[in-house]
Amino acid sequence: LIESGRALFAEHGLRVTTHDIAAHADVAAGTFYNHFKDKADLFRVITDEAVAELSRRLREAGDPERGLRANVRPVAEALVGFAEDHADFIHILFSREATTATTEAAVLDLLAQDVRQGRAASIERGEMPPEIDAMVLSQALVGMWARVMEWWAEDPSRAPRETVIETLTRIQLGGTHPG
Amino acid sequence: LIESGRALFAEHGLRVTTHDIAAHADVAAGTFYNHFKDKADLFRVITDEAVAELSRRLREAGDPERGLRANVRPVAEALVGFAEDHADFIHILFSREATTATTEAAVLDLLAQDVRQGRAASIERGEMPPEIDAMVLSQALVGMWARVMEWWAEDPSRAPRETVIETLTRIQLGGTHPG
Amino acid sequence: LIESGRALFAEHGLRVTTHDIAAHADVAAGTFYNHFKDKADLFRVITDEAVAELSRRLREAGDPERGLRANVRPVAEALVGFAEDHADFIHILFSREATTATTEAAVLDLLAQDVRQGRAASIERGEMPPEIDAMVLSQALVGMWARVMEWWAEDPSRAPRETVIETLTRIQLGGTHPG
Amino acid sequence: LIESGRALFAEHGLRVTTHDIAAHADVAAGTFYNHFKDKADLFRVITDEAVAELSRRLREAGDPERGLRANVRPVAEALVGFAEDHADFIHILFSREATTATTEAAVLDLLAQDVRQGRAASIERGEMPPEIDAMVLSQALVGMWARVMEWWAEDPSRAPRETVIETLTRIQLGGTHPG
DNA sequence: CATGAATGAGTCTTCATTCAT
DNA sequence: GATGAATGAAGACTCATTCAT
Repeated sequence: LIESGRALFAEHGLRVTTHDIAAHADVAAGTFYNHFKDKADLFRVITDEAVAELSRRLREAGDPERGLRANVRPVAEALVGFAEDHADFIHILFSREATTATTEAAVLDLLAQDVRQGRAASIERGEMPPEIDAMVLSQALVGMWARVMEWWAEDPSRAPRETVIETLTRIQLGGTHPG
Repeated sequence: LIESGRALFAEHGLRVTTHDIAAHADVAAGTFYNHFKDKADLFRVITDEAVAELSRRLREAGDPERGLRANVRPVAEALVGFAEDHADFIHILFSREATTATTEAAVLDLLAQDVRQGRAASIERGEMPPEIDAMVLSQALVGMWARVMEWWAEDPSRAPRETVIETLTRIQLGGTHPG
Repeated sequence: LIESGRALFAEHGLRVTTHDIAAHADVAAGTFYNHFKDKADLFRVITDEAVAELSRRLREAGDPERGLRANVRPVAEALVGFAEDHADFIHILFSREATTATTEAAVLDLLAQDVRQGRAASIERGEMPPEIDAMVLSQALVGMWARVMEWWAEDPSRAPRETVIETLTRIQLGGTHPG
Repeated sequence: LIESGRALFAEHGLRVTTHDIAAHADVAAGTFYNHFKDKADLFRVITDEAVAELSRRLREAGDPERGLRANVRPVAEALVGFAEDHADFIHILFSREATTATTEAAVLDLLAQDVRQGRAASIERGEMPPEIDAMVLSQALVGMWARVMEWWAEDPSRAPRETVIETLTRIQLGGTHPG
């Protein structure tokens, strides 16, 4: 129930007061602390849930059997699907609040796993030029995904679902300035 | 002088107290309000300065005469240079504090201008496939740039300067999963 | 059962929470109030028990038939024995928590009864000089006893049992600075 | 000014609210924290002051040149004088609040210094029988003094000044049950 | 009788902002 | 302009107590 106060975190970040969350859930201020040790505690619970859900979707989307490039579109579709179903989570996951250090790392690792895993194979097959650094690449990918998802989740009427997927896919396969 | 309290915003975001800023600048707490209406006021001043500086560098880096693709590397170099010289600014510009709405838009517009301007020409010349949406593209670009710059500015020893530039360039020209 | 939460009062005074006491007794928080009206109520119950026990021991130790001086050592022995068997009580009885006003008086009366009772006889027999005020004397005695007992009960290895008794006895019979 | 909120500590111990102290001193709640880091901070300041003052008086009262017994009455007079002038301090010094551990030790050491110092000489001269343990003795003395002072400071009309001094002196020189 | 979630008043502490000097 | 003490509205968290089950 109180977890529905996730809406508040999504909108205002960690700045929401415990009183507001409690009020929003129609319980007294003290009740909050019967369920969560801390404001940070609730935040962590919500965050963990979000990470788990996103993780699940990504796992389902990627198929190691397929080549790296073949996975690009399914992953993009998974991300857009996630943004559609859990707009709240998007804001929470990619916000940069003080305590998120751990989460941030978790999310990044999650998103970048596909990249890192694929890299070994790619280098072997000479698919990925060594000039592309794995660390920089994963930062770039996560930044790209996070921003687009946030932007789109904020107001999905900004672009058709398909356009977002298509653009993300093409960027990854051919670059932002394809030649 | 007080603006040197920019260091504090960079490190702690809007959470720094006016007292801390004043102390850091070796003036009394009240003096702050002789120069700035608000804490937000100072933040805006600093932010505007950062936007202006970044804007200047990007303008110098991009040459409309050259083709779009030819501008990719110079722009990447400009960004990395900016991150080198103004690590403070990076954190301030791309943090997502409540009041930054306006700034955020400004920064995005700034970074995306190159994309948008080029798009007209590109379409004309058939360089950019219409499946790539301009709005999604600019969000993706900004997200990518912002995250990589933040990540690198935090600790430049994470990757050699050249590697960052090279990777950013290649991603834009050929994608993250080049075929 | 819950009264075993006496250990908590002994260690932390009235600051222990009703929840802690209930938890320590392996019952639910609400159960506390099925047995006691108040936190103060439980405290009073425990306190009364302690007073009764101390009272019993002192009554057994003192023998009106003997002279006042002859009772000094038995009383000291009784006190030390009490401290040995009920270290918990010592802290509770002589702590100065807000609500203890009543208890405090009871304890003092208890300890001082021997003094007061004896005084009549003493004056008659000219044993006690009138310059020694009965009220001041009983305060002094209780203060002395209470502190020594608390100090010793906290860690009985601080001095051998016999030494405590002997010193207390000698002080009462001959003063702290005997001539 | 706020230190006049010493009266509150004396009456209610550490349980007084910072708001109450501030209100009592006719300042706003926040002002408290411009002068003291903590509630504990103020308590410590007051406590240190009290210890220093008591220490000063005891030093002036005792004269090492005189014999131990000759110092008993002057010390008693000093204590009573202190209780007269600083009734507030008495309650604070001898209360057993959680944080007072350090103070408690300081006070005890202070009061017991006379005992300990004298003991060496006494044993040498065979004045004090070895059956009287120095540790137990100092606890007893401090307990006696503290309680009598507290009791009398609470309401000095309970006994004439002279009676308190006389009784304390006689107890120390000849015991509570003189023979 | 037991339970334990809910309550909400109360407490400490912080901090943006003001203003008399 | 500079100062820095004062302000007081919040906010996080605690805990004695109640009450429906």
